[in-house]
Amino acid sequence: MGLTGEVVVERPANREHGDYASNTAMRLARSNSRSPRDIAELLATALRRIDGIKSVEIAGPGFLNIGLAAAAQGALVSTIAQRGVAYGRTETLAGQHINIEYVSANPVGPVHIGHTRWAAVGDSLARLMVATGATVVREYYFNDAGAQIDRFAASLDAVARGEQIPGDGYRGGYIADVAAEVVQANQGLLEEPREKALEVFAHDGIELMFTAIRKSLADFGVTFDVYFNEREMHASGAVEATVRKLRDAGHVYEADGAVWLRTTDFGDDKDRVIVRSDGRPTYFCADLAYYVDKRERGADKVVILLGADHHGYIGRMRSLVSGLGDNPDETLEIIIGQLVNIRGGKMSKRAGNLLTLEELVEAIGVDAARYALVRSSMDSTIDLDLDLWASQTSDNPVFYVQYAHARIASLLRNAADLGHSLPPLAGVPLELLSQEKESDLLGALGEFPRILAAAAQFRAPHRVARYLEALAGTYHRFYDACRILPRADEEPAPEMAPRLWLCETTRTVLANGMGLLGVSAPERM
RNA sequence: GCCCCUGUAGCUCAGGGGAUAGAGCGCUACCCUCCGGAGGUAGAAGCGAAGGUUCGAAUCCUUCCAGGGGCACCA
Repeated sequence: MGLTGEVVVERPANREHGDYASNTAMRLARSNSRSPRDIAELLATALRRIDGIKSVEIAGPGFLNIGLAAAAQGALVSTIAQRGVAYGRTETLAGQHINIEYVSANPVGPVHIGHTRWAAVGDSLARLMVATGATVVREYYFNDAGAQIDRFAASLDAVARGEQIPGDGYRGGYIADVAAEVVQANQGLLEEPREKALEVFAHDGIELMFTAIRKSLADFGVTFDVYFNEREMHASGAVEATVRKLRDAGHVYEADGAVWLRTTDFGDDKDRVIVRSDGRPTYFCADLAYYVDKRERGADKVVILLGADHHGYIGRMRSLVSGLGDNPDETLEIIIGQLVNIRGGKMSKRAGNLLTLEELVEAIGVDAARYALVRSSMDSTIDLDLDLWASQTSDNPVFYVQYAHARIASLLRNAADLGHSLPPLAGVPLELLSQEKESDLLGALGEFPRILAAAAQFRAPHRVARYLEALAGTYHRFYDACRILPRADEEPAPEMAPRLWLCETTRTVLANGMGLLGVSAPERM
């Protein structure tokens, strides 16, 4: 037709606008300098010739409203049934090698609520990226040396000796537990010189802490492909090598005894120190080397999830990437997410009473915790109402979704008990799925692959949760309008088999979606 | 002072340029001949403010107001 431009087809909000609708004619009008109505006429004529399209109407300024034949709609059931757990997967991110880093809590304390959000979101995002065809490495970066660790060891040491914890130390309740365990495992430790004791506290304390962290995360359904230790990178000379590379590129200068990176050349608001005046590299310097390492390991996109309190990190990091000769728009993606509040109280790692991952799970369970943390846009601060998420009522969104799944599972069990197990799909008259609520449900199921693709592309796993809530609602409305199993003294209706299959495919989509969020899909509740 | 995020129904939040702005909870009135009522139907109720771009703006731009988070030779 001689037209160029992007084509967008979507489910219209209003059923009167057909099964699918497109604004293509309006989008194309400007670039092709023809009127929207003319283009719409051309497209409509072509579309009407396609098998399975029942009607094409032009509405308003140039919308195309497309109606599908019942058989074409029902065919979706076959598609979903055949693809099963793979339904929804696409290749939209195929070919991309993504390294995604999240949580990265140092082993000086338990995983707190802020980290927990990134555990839930990062894990779901990684699953989405895999489901859309990307090659993904999930990564956890940690440091077990340095000032933070010294304070940790000093805190353990002080508690073990019954002394007061230093002002800049850690004072959570776990400190006493860890200290006791270290002392238990090292008889006579407190009689050793303090230097020696601190070393043991640091080494053993970190090991205990990190084991506990990994267990908490694993119980939460979150594991990583790589646990990356910063210290090893210093030891291998990778940090020095990166400094040399930047120096050779002319981005480095010395002032006040320290080595500075001229990040202002790349838009940062001030230059940054990479080697302190005492000769020790800064954390930022290690981050440079770490980025290089990820790239050398094959990542063409380095994704990092961070809390809002780290947003100042973006400018620095982008400057660095530019200094190394990469284009940060292409290879670096720092996702900043907002923080989590529990009933108004805010979390601080140094403060004694913080809510940990384990405490959260204990209060509301893994499913509710993961769902609650992944259901909101990362740009939104979450105010977590523990009472709501602990409740077993439909106030609780995760229950609403899980209930729909359990209800279907129950229905299919009942059907089997009545001798109506799912029949082979080949002989099922799927074209009978032509009622409004059936059509609505089919339309919703058909959207799933697009939802996943968009959620992965926009790094927005919450879209999956919102979709599942909408799908659960659509199913309940179908269920309310369409009787499936025969009543006591009735024969099965011809619609029974296709409806059973419609239920089964809905169950599949709900389960696939919940799987991407790390939430269980219960057979009964 | 500068930077980032947010402001949508009474509450918690969706809505990444399209048609009459949605969901859950809460409220009001219904559906118990209903396979899981942990469900469904109907109703009241909303884009912080002002400009601008566009055929079309909750969405993009500017300013202002309000809330949150940052601005280290800490991590």
